Amino acid sequence: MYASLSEKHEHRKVLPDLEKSGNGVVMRFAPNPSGPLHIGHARAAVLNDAYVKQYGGRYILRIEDTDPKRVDPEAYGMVVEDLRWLGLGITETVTQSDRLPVYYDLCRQLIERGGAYVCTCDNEHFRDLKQEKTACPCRAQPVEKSLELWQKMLDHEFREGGATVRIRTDLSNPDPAMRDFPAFRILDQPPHPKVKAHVYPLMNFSVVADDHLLGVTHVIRGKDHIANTRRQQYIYDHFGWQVPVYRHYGRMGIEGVVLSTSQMRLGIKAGTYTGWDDIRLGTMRALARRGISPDAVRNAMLAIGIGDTDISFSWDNLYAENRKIVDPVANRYFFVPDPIPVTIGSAARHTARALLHPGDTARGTRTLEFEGSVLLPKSEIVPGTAMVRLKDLFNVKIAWDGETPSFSYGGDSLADARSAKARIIQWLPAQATLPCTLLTQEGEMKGVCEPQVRTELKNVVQFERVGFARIDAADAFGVRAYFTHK
RNA sequence: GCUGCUAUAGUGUAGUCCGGCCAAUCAUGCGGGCCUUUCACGCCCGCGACUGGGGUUCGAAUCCCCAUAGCAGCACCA
Repeated sequence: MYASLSEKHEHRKVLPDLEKSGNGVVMRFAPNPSGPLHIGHARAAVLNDAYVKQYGGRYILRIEDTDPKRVDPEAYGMVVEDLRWLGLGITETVTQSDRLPVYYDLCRQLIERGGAYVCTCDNEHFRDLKQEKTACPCRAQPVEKSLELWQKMLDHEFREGGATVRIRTDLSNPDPAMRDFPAFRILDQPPHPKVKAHVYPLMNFSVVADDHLLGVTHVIRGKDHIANTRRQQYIYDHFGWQVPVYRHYGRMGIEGVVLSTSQMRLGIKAGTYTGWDDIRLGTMRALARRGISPDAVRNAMLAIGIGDTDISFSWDNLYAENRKIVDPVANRYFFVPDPIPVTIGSAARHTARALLHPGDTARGTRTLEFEGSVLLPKSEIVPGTAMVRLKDLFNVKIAWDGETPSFSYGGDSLADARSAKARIIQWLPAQATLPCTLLTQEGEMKGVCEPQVRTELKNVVQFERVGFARIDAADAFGVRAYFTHK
Protein backbone atom coordinates (compact mmCIF):
# COMPACT_ATOMS: atom_id res chain seq x y z
CA MET A 1 0.00 0.00 0.00
CA TYR A 2 2.92 2.33 0.46
CA ALA A 3 4.07 1.85 -3.09
CA SER A 4 1.23 3.97 -4.29
CA LEU A 5 2.12 6.56 -1.69
CA SER A 6 5.68 6.93 -2.83
CA GLU A 7 4.76 7.07 -6.48
CA LYS A 8 3.09 10.37 -5.85
CA HIS A 9 6.36 11.81 -4.72
CA GLU A 10 8.30 10.67 -7.73
CA HIS A 11 7.54 13.87 -9.55
CA ARG A 12 10.25 15.46 -7.52
CA LYS A 13 11.96 18.09 -9.54
CA VAL A 14 15.27 17.03 -11.01
CA LEU A 15 18.24 19.30 -10.83
CA PRO A 16 19.06 21.39 -13.89
CA ASP A 17 21.44 19.82 -16.37
CA LEU A 18 25.12 20.48 -16.14
CA GLU A 19 27.03 21.30 -19.28
CA LYS A 20 29.92 19.03 -20.31
CA SER A 21 28.47 16.16 -18.37
CA GLY A 22 28.21 13.76 -21.28
CA ASN A 23 31.05 11.48 -20.24
CA GLY A 24 30.24 11.45 -16.57
CA VAL A 25 31.47 13.83 -13.93
CA VAL A 26 34.06 14.05 -11.21
CA MET A 27 32.95 16.12 -8.28
CA ARG A 28 34.12 16.75 -4.78
CA PHE A 29 32.96 17.72 -1.36
CA ALA A 30 35.68 19.64 0.41
CA PRO A 31 35.03 20.43 4.05
CA ASN A 32 37.40 21.97 6.51
CA PRO A 33 37.81 19.54 9.42
CA SER A 34 36.94 21.98 12.15
CA GLY A 35 33.91 20.16 13.49
CA PRO A 36 31.05 17.90 12.50
CA LEU A 37 28.91 18.62 9.46
CA HIS A 38 25.81 20.75 9.78
CA ILE A 39 22.79 21.49 7.66
CA GLY A 40 24.73 24.11 5.72
CA HIS A 41 27.32 21.53 4.65
CA ALA A 42 24.55 19.14 3.70
CA ARG A 43 23.56 21.28 0.76
CA ALA A 44 26.92 21.10 -0.99
CA ALA A 45 27.39 17.47 0.00
CA VAL A 46 23.98 16.36 -1.27
CA LEU A 47 23.90 18.45 -4.45
CA ASN A 48 27.27 17.19 -5.63
CA ASP A 49 26.27 13.66 -4.73
CA ALA A 50 23.05 13.94 -6.67
CA TYR A 51 24.86 15.02 -9.82
CA VAL A 52 27.40 12.24 -9.55
CA LYS A 53 24.53 9.80 -9.24
CA GLN A 54 22.73 11.42 -12.15
CA TYR A 55 25.63 11.39 -14.59
CA GLY A 56 27.87 8.71 -13.16
CA GLY A 57 31.45 9.31 -12.17
CA ARG A 58 33.59 9.79 -9.11
CA TYR A 59 32.82 11.64 -5.92
CA ILE A 60 35.84 12.75 -3.98
CA LEU A 61 35.87 13.69 -0.33
CA ARG A 62 38.70 16.11 0.11
CA ILE A 63 39.60 17.13 3.62
CA GLU A 64 40.91 20.68 3.46
CA ASP A 65 43.13 20.93 6.50
CA THR A 66 45.76 23.39 5.35
CA ASP A 67 45.04 25.84 8.14
CA PRO A 68 46.22 24.30 11.40
CA LYS A 69 44.34 26.97 13.31
CA ARG A 70 41.11 25.53 12.06
CA VAL A 71 41.68 21.84 12.45
CA ASP A 72 40.04 19.75 15.12
CA PRO A 73 41.69 16.30 15.12
CA GLU A 74 38.38 14.72 16.03
CA ALA A 75 36.66 16.28 13.06
CA TYR A 76 38.33 13.98 10.55
CA GLY A 77 36.36 11.08 11.93
CA MET A 78 33.18 13.05 12.52
CA VAL A 79 33.05 14.30 8.94
CA VAL A 80 33.34 10.77 7.60
CA GLU A 81 30.66 9.52 9.99
CA ASP A 82 28.31 12.32 9.07
CA LEU A 83 28.79 11.70 5.37
CA ARG A 84 28.18 8.00 5.83
CA TRP A 85 24.99 8.81 7.73
CA LEU A 86 23.88 11.01 4.85
CA GLY A 87 24.39 8.05 2.54
CA LEU A 88 26.66 9.76 0.04
CA GLY A 89 28.40 7.83 -2.68
CA ILE A 90 31.95 8.89 -1.87
CA THR A 91 34.37 6.98 -4.08
CA GLU A 92 37.67 8.24 -2.69
CA THR A 93 39.06 10.40 0.06
CA VAL A 94 42.10 12.64 0.04
CA THR A 95 43.53 14.74 2.81
CA GLN A 96 45.40 17.86 1.85
CA SER A 97 47.90 17.72 4.67
CA ASP A 98 49.16 14.47 3.13
CA ARG A 99 49.88 16.30 -0.09
CA LEU A 100 52.06 19.23 0.91
CA PRO A 101 55.01 18.03 -1.22
CA VAL A 102 52.68 18.03 -4.23
CA TYR A 103 51.79 21.65 -3.65
CA TYR A 104 55.41 22.62 -2.99
CA ASP A 105 56.45 21.09 -6.28
CA LEU A 106 53.73 22.84 -8.22
CA CYS A 107 54.60 26.09 -6.53
CA ARG A 108 58.19 25.82 -7.75
CA GLN A 109 56.92 25.16 -11.24
CA LEU A 110 54.63 28.13 -11.09
CA ILE A 111 57.44 30.43 -9.97
CA GLU A 112 59.58 29.12 -12.82
CA ARG A 113 56.82 29.98 -15.22
CA GLY A 114 56.68 33.47 -13.79
CA GLY A 115 53.16 32.93 -12.51
CA ALA A 116 54.09 33.54 -8.91
CA TYR A 117 56.75 35.29 -6.87
CA VAL A 118 57.92 35.37 -3.31
CA CYS A 119 57.06 38.57 -1.52
CA THR A 120 58.84 39.65 1.62
CA CYS A 121 56.96 42.87 2.09
CA ASP A 122 55.24 43.73 5.29
CA ASN A 123 51.61 42.65 5.11
CA GLU A 124 50.12 46.04 5.82
CA HIS A 125 52.44 47.66 3.35
CA PHE A 126 51.48 45.26 0.61
CA ARG A 127 47.81 45.87 1.22
CA ASP A 128 48.26 49.60 0.85
CA LEU A 129 50.15 49.13 -2.40
CA LYS A 130 47.45 46.81 -3.63
CA GLN A 131 44.75 49.38 -3.00
CA GLU A 132 46.81 51.80 -5.08
CA LYS A 133 47.21 49.24 -7.88
CA THR A 134 50.95 49.48 -7.38
CA ALA A 135 53.44 46.64 -7.58
CA CYS A 136 55.60 45.87 -4.58
CA PRO A 137 59.37 45.67 -5.15
CA CYS A 138 59.34 41.85 -4.99
CA ARG A 139 57.11 41.57 -8.02
CA ALA A 140 59.87 42.66 -10.39
CA GLN A 141 62.60 40.45 -8.97
CA PRO A 142 64.00 37.79 -11.31
CA VAL A 143 62.60 34.28 -11.24
CA GLU A 144 65.89 33.01 -9.81
CA LYS A 145 65.55 35.32 -6.87
CA SER A 146 62.04 34.06 -6.16
CA LEU A 147 63.16 30.47 -6.42
CA GLU A 148 65.93 31.20 -3.98
CA LEU A 149 63.53 32.80 -1.54
CA TRP A 150 61.07 29.94 -1.99
CA GLN A 151 63.81 27.52 -0.97
CA LYS A 152 64.51 29.66 2.05
CA MET A 153 60.86 29.51 2.97
CA LEU A 154 60.95 25.72 2.82
CA ASP A 155 64.21 25.70 4.80
CA HIS A 156 62.46 27.71 7.49
CA GLU A 157 64.77 30.67 7.16
CA PHE A 158 61.78 32.96 7.42
CA ARG A 159 59.61 33.37 10.45
CA GLU A 160 55.87 33.51 10.41
CA GLY A 161 54.75 36.34 8.17
CA GLY A 162 58.26 36.87 6.81
CA ALA A 163 57.54 35.71 3.28
CA THR A 164 54.56 34.94 1.10
CA VAL A 165 54.16 33.40 -2.31
CA ARG A 166 51.86 35.52 -4.45
CA ILE A 167 50.10 34.74 -7.67
CA ARG A 168 50.87 37.21 -10.41
CA THR A 169 47.52 38.54 -11.59
CA ASP A 170 46.56 41.94 -12.86
CA LEU A 171 47.20 44.86 -10.56
CA SER A 172 44.86 47.01 -12.56
CA ASN A 173 41.95 44.64 -11.99
CA PRO A 174 39.09 46.78 -10.74
CA ASP A 175 38.42 44.28 -7.99
CA PRO A 176 41.09 44.66 -5.33
CA ALA A 177 40.40 41.11 -4.25
CA MET A 178 41.94 39.87 -7.48
CA ARG A 179 45.26 41.64 -7.23
CA ASP A 180 48.26 39.37 -6.57
CA PHE A 181 46.56 37.26 -3.97
CA PRO A 182 48.63 34.97 -1.72
CA ALA A 183 49.22 31.30 -2.41
CA PHE A 184 51.52 30.13 0.39
CA ARG A 185 52.29 31.42 3.83
CA ILE A 186 54.55 30.57 6.73
CA LEU A 187 52.98 29.56 10.01
CA ASP A 188 54.97 28.64 13.10
CA GLN A 189 52.03 28.21 15.42
CA PRO A 190 50.05 26.19 16.13
CA PRO A 191 51.59 22.88 15.04
CA HIS A 192 49.52 20.91 12.58
CA PRO A 193 47.99 17.87 14.25
CA LYS A 194 48.87 15.59 11.34
CA VAL A 195 52.08 16.81 9.74
CA LYS A 196 55.20 18.71 10.62
CA ALA A 197 55.16 21.80 8.44
CA HIS A 198 55.60 25.52 8.45
CA VAL A 199 54.84 26.40 4.82
CA TYR A 200 51.16 26.04 4.04
CA PRO A 201 49.31 26.55 0.78
CA LEU A 202 46.30 28.84 0.90
CA MET A 203 42.99 27.52 -0.22
CA ASN A 204 43.08 28.96 -3.72
CA PHE A 205 46.31 27.22 -4.57
CA SER A 206 45.67 23.82 -3.04
CA VAL A 207 42.15 23.75 -4.44
CA VAL A 208 43.32 24.38 -7.99
CA ALA A 209 46.15 21.88 -7.66
CA ASP A 210 43.82 19.18 -6.39
CA ASP A 211 40.91 19.90 -8.65
CA HIS A 212 43.26 19.57 -11.59
CA LEU A 213 45.26 16.60 -10.34
CA LEU A 214 42.18 14.68 -9.25
CA GLY A 215 40.39 15.40 -12.51
CA VAL A 216 37.48 17.33 -11.02
CA THR A 217 35.13 18.34 -13.83
CA HIS A 218 32.37 20.21 -11.99
CA VAL A 219 32.34 22.28 -8.85
CA ILE A 220 29.18 23.20 -7.03
CA ARG A 221 29.62 25.49 -4.09
CA GLY A 222 28.24 28.56 -2.41
CA LYS A 223 28.48 31.95 -3.99
CA ASP A 224 30.78 33.08 -1.25
CA HIS A 225 33.34 31.37 -3.46
CA ILE A 226 32.66 33.42 -6.58
CA ALA A 227 35.67 35.61 -5.93
CA ASN A 228 37.78 32.52 -5.34
CA THR A 229 36.66 31.09 -8.63
CA ARG A 230 37.88 34.20 -10.40
CA ARG A 231 41.14 34.13 -8.51
CA GLN A 232 41.64 30.48 -9.29
CA GLN A 233 41.20 31.23 -12.96
CA TYR A 234 44.58 33.00 -12.88
CA ILE A 235 46.29 29.89 -11.60
CA TYR A 236 44.67 27.71 -14.22
CA ASP A 237 45.80 30.15 -16.87
CA HIS A 238 49.39 30.22 -15.62
CA PHE A 239 49.57 26.44 -15.79
CA GLY A 240 47.58 26.19 -18.98
CA TRP A 241 45.09 23.85 -17.34
CA GLN A 242 41.47 23.43 -18.20
CA VAL A 243 38.99 24.96 -15.78
CA PRO A 244 36.14 22.89 -14.35
CA VAL A 245 32.52 23.92 -14.73
CA TYR A 246 31.40 26.00 -11.77
CA ARG A 247 28.00 26.59 -10.20
CA HIS A 248 27.55 28.88 -7.26
CA TYR A 249 24.37 28.59 -5.25
CA GLY A 250 23.05 31.39 -3.08
CA ARG A 251 23.47 31.93 0.58
CA MET A 252 21.24 29.85 2.81
CA GLY A 253 20.14 31.47 6.03
CA ILE A 254 18.97 29.08 8.71
CA GLU A 255 16.59 30.26 11.37
CA GLY A 256 16.80 29.35 14.98
CA VAL A 257 20.04 27.40 15.29
CA VAL A 258 23.67 28.17 15.84
CA LEU A 259 25.73 26.92 12.92
CA SER A 260 29.07 28.52 13.56
CA THR A 261 31.45 25.75 14.52
CA SER A 262 33.38 27.99 16.86
CA GLN A 263 30.23 29.14 18.63
CA MET A 264 29.00 25.59 18.98
CA ARG A 265 32.34 24.55 20.43
CA LEU A 266 32.23 27.41 22.87
CA GLY A 267 28.71 26.52 23.92
CA ILE A 268 29.67 22.91 24.48
CA LYS A 269 32.65 23.91 26.56
CA ALA A 270 30.53 26.25 28.62
CA GLY A 271 27.95 23.55 29.20
CA THR A 272 25.23 25.38 27.32
CA TYR A 273 25.00 22.44 24.92
CA THR A 274 25.39 18.81 25.87
CA GLY A 275 27.61 18.07 22.89
CA TRP A 276 27.76 18.20 19.11
CA ASP A 277 24.50 16.28 18.99
CA ASP A 278 22.59 18.63 21.29
CA ILE A 279 19.16 18.80 19.69
CA ARG A 280 19.21 22.57 19.64
CA LEU A 281 22.11 22.52 17.17
CA GLY A 282 21.93 22.17 13.41
CA THR A 283 24.51 19.42 13.08
CA MET A 284 23.81 16.19 11.21
CA ARG A 285 24.25 14.29 14.44
CA ALA A 286 21.73 16.49 16.21
CA LEU A 287 19.21 15.89 13.44
CA ALA A 288 19.92 12.18 13.58
CA ARG A 289 19.39 12.16 17.31
CA ARG A 290 16.04 13.83 16.91
CA GLY A 291 14.89 11.27 14.41
CA ILE A 292 15.32 13.18 11.19
CA SER A 293 16.01 10.74 8.39
CA PRO A 294 19.04 11.35 6.18
CA ASP A 295 16.77 10.97 3.16
CA ALA A 296 14.63 13.80 4.45
CA VAL A 297 17.70 16.00 4.60
CA ARG A 298 18.61 14.89 1.12
CA ASN A 299 15.16 15.56 -0.30
CA ALA A 300 14.94 18.94 1.36
CA MET A 301 18.28 19.93 -0.15
CA LEU A 302 17.31 18.72 -3.60
CA ALA A 303 14.09 20.70 -3.40
CA ILE A 304 16.10 23.81 -2.65
CA GLY A 305 18.39 23.09 -5.56
CA ILE A 306 21.27 25.17 -6.86
CA GLY A 307 19.57 28.51 -7.38
CA ASP A 308 21.76 31.54 -6.87
CA THR A 309 19.16 33.47 -4.92
CA ASP A 310 19.76 33.87 -1.22
CA ILE A 311 17.24 31.80 0.64
CA SER A 312 16.17 31.10 4.16
CA PHE A 313 15.97 27.46 5.03
CA SER A 314 12.63 26.39 6.43
CA TRP A 315 12.46 23.72 9.08
CA ASP A 316 8.83 23.16 8.16
CA ASN A 317 9.87 21.94 4.74
CA LEU A 318 12.43 19.56 6.22
CA TYR A 319 9.86 18.27 8.69
CA ALA A 320 7.36 17.70 5.91
CA GLU A 321 9.94 15.63 4.04
CA ASN A 322 10.70 13.70 7.17
CA ARG A 323 7.05 13.08 7.95
CA LYS A 324 6.59 11.46 4.56
CA ILE A 325 9.35 9.04 5.40
CA VAL A 326 8.64 8.44 9.05
CA ASP A 327 4.86 8.33 9.20
CA PRO A 328 4.53 4.97 7.38
CA VAL A 329 7.10 3.28 9.61
CA ALA A 330 6.66 4.77 13.07
CA ASN A 331 4.64 2.69 15.51
CA ARG A 332 2.03 4.48 17.55
CA TYR A 333 2.07 4.69 21.34
CA PHE A 334 0.49 6.69 24.09
CA PHE A 335 2.52 9.26 25.92
CA VAL A 336 0.72 11.17 28.64
CA PRO A 337 2.44 14.43 29.46
CA ASP A 338 1.92 15.95 32.86
CA PRO A 339 -0.27 13.01 33.96
CA ILE A 340 -2.99 13.23 36.57
CA PRO A 341 -4.33 10.07 38.21
CA VAL A 342 -8.02 9.51 37.76
CA THR A 343 -10.23 6.81 39.20
CA ILE A 344 -13.24 6.04 37.13
CA GLY A 345 -16.11 4.93 39.26
CA SER A 346 -18.45 2.17 38.19
CA ALA A 347 -16.35 1.00 35.28
CA ALA A 348 -15.73 -2.68 34.81
CA ARG A 349 -12.38 -4.04 33.77
CA HIS A 350 -11.67 -3.56 30.09
CA THR A 351 -8.90 -4.57 27.77
CA ALA A 352 -7.95 -2.04 25.13
CA ARG A 353 -6.24 -3.18 21.97
CA ALA A 354 -4.75 -0.29 20.04
CA LEU A 355 -3.20 -0.61 16.62
CA LEU A 356 0.53 -0.21 16.39
CA HIS A 357 -0.09 1.48 13.07
CA PRO A 358 -3.47 2.57 11.76
CA GLY A 359 -2.42 2.10 8.18
CA ASP A 360 -0.92 -1.33 8.67
CA THR A 361 -3.11 -3.57 10.77
CA ALA A 362 -0.78 -6.52 10.11
CA ARG A 363 1.58 -5.10 12.68
CA GLY A 364 -0.89 -5.99 15.36
CA THR A 365 -1.86 -4.23 18.51
CA ARG A 366 -0.62 -3.26 21.91
CA THR A 367 -2.70 -4.21 24.92
CA LEU A 368 -3.67 -1.89 27.73
CA GLU A 369 -5.54 -3.33 30.71
CA PHE A 370 -7.98 -1.03 32.41
CA GLU A 371 -8.32 -1.97 36.09
CA GLY A 372 -10.06 1.09 37.51
CA SER A 373 -7.52 3.91 37.44
CA VAL A 374 -5.87 5.74 34.59
CA LEU A 375 -3.48 8.59 33.98
CA LEU A 376 -4.71 11.41 31.78
CA PRO A 377 -2.99 14.49 30.31
CA LYS A 378 -3.67 17.33 32.66
CA SER A 379 -4.25 19.75 29.84
CA GLU A 380 -7.29 17.76 28.68
CA ILE A 381 -9.15 17.99 31.96
CA VAL A 382 -10.27 21.57 32.00
CA PRO A 383 -13.40 22.81 33.75
CA GLY A 384 -16.40 22.52 31.52
CA THR A 385 -15.31 19.34 29.78
CA ALA A 386 -18.30 17.03 30.10
CA MET A 387 -17.00 13.98 28.36
CA VAL A 388 -13.84 12.58 26.86
CA ARG A 389 -13.24 9.28 25.16
CA LEU A 390 -10.18 7.31 26.11
CA LYS A 391 -8.93 6.13 22.78
CA ASP A 392 -9.59 2.46 22.09
CA LEU A 393 -11.26 2.10 25.51
CA PHE A 394 -14.51 3.81 26.47
CA ASN A 395 -16.17 7.11 27.22
CA VAL A 396 -15.69 8.98 30.46
CA LYS A 397 -18.19 11.44 31.88
CA ILE A 398 -16.86 14.31 33.89
CA ALA A 399 -18.96 16.03 36.50
CA TRP A 400 -17.70 19.32 37.87
CA ASP A 401 -18.10 20.57 41.41
CA GLY A 402 -16.60 23.97 40.85
CA GLU A 403 -13.00 23.22 39.95
CA THR A 404 -13.19 19.63 41.12
CA PRO A 405 -13.96 16.96 38.59
CA SER A 406 -15.35 13.52 39.22
CA PHE A 407 -15.20 10.78 36.64
CA SER A 408 -17.58 8.03 35.75
CA TYR A 409 -17.98 5.41 33.10
CA GLY A 410 -19.77 6.82 30.06
CA GLY A 411 -20.37 3.74 27.95
CA ASP A 412 -18.48 2.03 25.17
CA SER A 413 -20.26 3.64 22.26
CA LEU A 414 -17.98 5.55 19.94
CA ALA A 415 -21.05 7.06 18.33
CA ASP A 416 -22.06 8.59 21.66
CA ALA A 417 -18.65 10.18 22.00
CA ARG A 418 -18.89 11.53 18.49
CA SER A 419 -22.31 13.04 18.97
CA ALA A 420 -21.21 14.56 22.26
CA LYS A 421 -18.21 15.98 20.42
CA ALA A 422 -15.99 14.43 23.06
CA ARG A 423 -12.28 14.55 22.39
CA ILE A 424 -10.58 11.25 21.88
CA ILE A 425 -7.53 11.36 24.05
CA GLN A 426 -4.55 9.22 24.95
CA TRP A 427 -4.36 7.60 28.37
CA LEU A 428 -2.48 4.96 30.32
CA PRO A 429 -3.54 2.36 32.88
CA ALA A 430 -2.29 3.59 36.25
CA GLN A 431 -0.76 0.22 37.05
CA ALA A 432 1.27 -0.14 33.87
CA THR A 433 3.33 2.86 32.91
CA LEU A 434 6.89 3.82 32.31
CA PRO A 435 8.27 7.24 33.20
CA CYS A 436 9.14 9.11 30.05
CA THR A 437 10.90 12.38 29.46
CA LEU A 438 10.30 13.98 26.11
CA LEU A 439 13.02 16.46 25.31
CA THR A 440 12.13 19.19 22.88
CA GLN A 441 14.16 22.11 21.63
CA GLU A 442 12.17 24.27 24.01
CA GLY A 443 12.66 22.10 27.06
CA GLU A 444 11.61 18.97 28.89
CA MET A 445 8.19 17.40 29.01
CA LYS A 446 7.77 14.90 31.82
CA GLY A 447 5.23 12.17 31.54
CA VAL A 448 4.58 8.48 31.22
CA CYS A 449 4.39 6.17 28.26
CA GLU A 450 3.51 2.60 27.46
CA PRO A 451 6.07 0.13 28.82
CA GLN A 452 6.36 -1.40 25.38
CA VAL A 453 8.06 1.78 24.14
CA ARG A 454 11.17 0.25 25.65
CA THR A 455 11.36 -2.09 22.66
CA GLU A 456 11.63 0.84 20.27
CA LEU A 457 15.09 1.96 21.33
CA LYS A 458 16.71 4.08 18.57
CA ASN A 459 13.48 4.03 16.57
CA VAL A 460 11.18 6.88 15.76
CA VAL A 461 7.68 6.39 17.13
CA GLN A 462 4.62 8.53 17.08
CA PHE A 463 3.20 9.52 20.41
CA GLU A 464 -0.41 9.87 19.43
CA ARG A 465 -1.65 13.44 19.43
CA VAL A 466 1.76 14.68 20.55
CA GLY A 467 4.07 14.07 17.66
CA PHE A 468 6.96 11.98 16.44
CA ALA A 469 9.83 11.20 18.75
CA ARG A 470 13.00 9.18 18.67
CA ILE A 471 13.57 6.83 21.56
CA ASP A 472 17.06 7.73 22.65
CA ALA A 473 17.44 5.68 25.81
CA ALA A 474 15.25 3.16 27.54
CA ASP A 475 15.41 0.70 30.39
CA ALA A 476 13.10 -0.76 33.03
CA PHE A 477 13.09 2.53 34.89
CA GLY A 478 12.23 4.93 32.16
CA VAL A 479 12.51 6.31 28.67
CA ARG A 480 14.24 9.32 27.25
CA ALA A 481 12.83 10.47 23.93
CA TYR A 482 13.65 13.36 21.65
CA PHE A 483 10.85 15.24 19.99
CA THR A 484 11.18 15.11 16.21
CA HIS A 485 8.24 17.20 15.03
CA LYS A 486 4.46 17.14 15.01
C1' G B 1 34.25 52.99 -0.47
C1' C B 2 35.56 49.46 -4.51
C1' U B 3 34.08 44.77 -7.17
C1' G B 4 30.41 41.34 -8.26
C1' C B 5 25.78 38.41 -7.74
C1' U B 6 20.53 38.20 -6.89
C1' A B 7 15.28 39.91 -6.61
C1' U B 8 8.15 35.13 -8.21
C1' A B 9 2.95 33.84 -2.40
C1' G B 10 4.87 33.19 5.03
C1' U B 11 8.90 29.49 3.20
C1' G B 12 11.10 26.70 -0.86
C1' U B 13 10.49 26.16 -6.10
C1' A B 14 8.92 26.14 -11.79
C1' G B 15 8.64 29.70 -15.70
C1' U B 16 13.21 34.19 -17.32
C1' C B 17 18.26 32.05 -21.88
C1' C B 18 14.65 31.72 -27.30
C1' G B 19 8.62 37.94 -25.05
C1' G B 20 2.52 35.73 -26.49
C1' C B 21 0.18 28.87 -24.65
C1' C B 22 1.47 32.65 -17.28
C1' A B 23 -5.49 36.31 -15.18
C1' A B 24 1.95 32.45 -13.27
C1' U B 25 3.70 25.69 -11.46
C1' C B 26 4.42 22.40 -7.59
C1' A B 27 5.51 21.56 -2.51
C1' U B 28 5.20 23.39 2.31
C1' G B 29 2.36 26.60 5.50
C1' C B 30 -2.32 28.57 6.88
C1' G B 31 -8.06 28.33 6.75
C1' G B 32 -12.31 25.16 5.84
C1' G B 33 -14.43 20.29 4.75
C1' C B 34 -14.28 14.78 4.24
C1' C B 35 -12.15 10.29 6.14
C1' U B 36 -10.52 8.38 10.74
C1' U B 37 -11.27 5.51 17.87
C1' U B 38 -4.49 10.56 17.19
C1' C B 39 -4.29 17.39 16.64
C1' A B 40 -0.75 11.81 12.28
C1' C B 41 -1.59 9.85 7.27
C1' G B 42 -4.92 10.28 2.96
C1' C B 43 -8.58 13.08 -0.02
C1' C B 44 -11.30 17.77 -1.48
C1' C B 45 -11.88 23.17 -1.49
C1' G B 46 -9.77 27.81 -0.46
C1' C B 47 -5.80 31.78 0.86
C1' G B 48 -1.42 33.71 -0.95
C1' A B 49 3.61 36.25 -5.37
C1' C B 50 6.11 38.41 -10.56
C1' U B 51 10.54 44.63 -5.42
C1' G B 52 9.37 49.85 -7.49
C1' G B 53 9.54 53.27 -11.62
C1' G B 54 10.48 54.24 -16.61
C1' G B 55 11.40 52.29 -21.64
C1' U B 56 11.18 48.79 -26.13
C1' U B 57 6.96 46.06 -28.24
C1' C B 58 0.68 44.76 -31.01
C1' G B 59 2.12 42.05 -26.47
C1' A B 60 6.88 41.87 -20.79
C1' A B 61 7.46 37.73 -14.84
C1' U B 62 10.54 37.16 -19.27
C1' C B 63 14.44 42.29 -23.02
C1' C B 64 16.82 47.46 -21.71
C1' C B 65 17.66 51.56 -18.10
C1' C B 66 17.28 53.70 -13.28
C1' A B 67 16.05 53.14 -8.24
C1' U B 68 15.56 50.17 -3.91
C1' A B 69 16.66 45.92 -1.02
C1' G B 70 19.49 41.62 0.19
C1' C B 71 23.97 38.88 -0.20
C1' A B 72 29.11 37.94 -1.19
C1' G B 73 34.28 39.37 -1.81
C1' C B 74 38.18 43.19 -1.07
C1' A B 75 42.24 37.64 4.99
C1' C B 76 49.27 35.26 5.10
C1' C B 77 40.42 31.25 6.56
C1' A B 78 37.93 27.55 3.91
